[in-house]
Amino acid sequence: MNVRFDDVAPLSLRDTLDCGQAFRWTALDDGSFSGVVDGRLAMVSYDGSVLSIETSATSSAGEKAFWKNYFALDIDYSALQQEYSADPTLAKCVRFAPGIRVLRQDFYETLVSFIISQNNNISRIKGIVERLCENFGEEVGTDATGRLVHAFPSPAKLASLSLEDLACLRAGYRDKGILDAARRVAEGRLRHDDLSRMDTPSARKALLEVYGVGPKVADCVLLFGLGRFESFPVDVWVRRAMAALFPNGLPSNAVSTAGIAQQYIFNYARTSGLW
DNA sequence: CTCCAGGCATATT
DNA sequence: AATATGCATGGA
Repeated sequence: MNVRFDDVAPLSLRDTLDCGQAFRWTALDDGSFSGVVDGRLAMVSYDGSVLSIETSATSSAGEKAFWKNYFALDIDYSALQQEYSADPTLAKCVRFAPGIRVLRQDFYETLVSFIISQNNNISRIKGIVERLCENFGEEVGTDATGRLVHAFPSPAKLASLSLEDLACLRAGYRDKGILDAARRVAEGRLRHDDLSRMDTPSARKALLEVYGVGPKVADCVLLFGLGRFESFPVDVWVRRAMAALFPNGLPSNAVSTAGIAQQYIFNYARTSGLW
């Protein structure tokens, strides 16, 4: 079925889907993106105003609500950008990636993906995640190029595997973390519902118990997988960007209270050669 | 060849 | 509490 949102702005699919917050989207030649989200195969295109999503989901009213939530279309990014632009450096960040948005992604997929991201680069992270899905995820259909596509494997499936089973991922030492995260989720020892009810420091503490999850990964999961925009702590990569961007310290108005500002800062810093 | 990638666990001080 | 080191893999 097709889901359509009118008058969506600002938005850049490339900055949003290919900036390192999600790892299952691939750009097509015409600027649209093909990806798998929560067991759906999706093709997304955007013409500067209309956001159109062709999804393999077999209809239902919930589908539109799902994508509205995924792209955080309830958040007024235009207003956020105005707010951030009051600070001259953040204004540069906004200008650098004016169409970036923070996606609301599945908690468990985000957790496993960012465990894989440890001391790793985006292209290889994508490769490992792809092999993870190909080998252990359910088939969800064929994409635009006719390739068979798989969903992200369930916690139960991954929890049933051994480290030897994961060797095909070529994930290196991150395999132990993948298994620990899957087992905790599968056994109900790490539940999205529980984390949602906790305040951010408590949720963060719970995430840090997972093997392979440190401050950086925990913060990424809080932001991308648990929607903790508000009291999101300044994490490792932002501190690094900060040192370059804000030698005299953090401007008081934005970053400590909004994850999106961190995305702006990161993308600005990453691609402008500041660090 | 070396260096490093959106770090973390562990050992050492 | 703070700092140092090894780590799997692959691209630059």
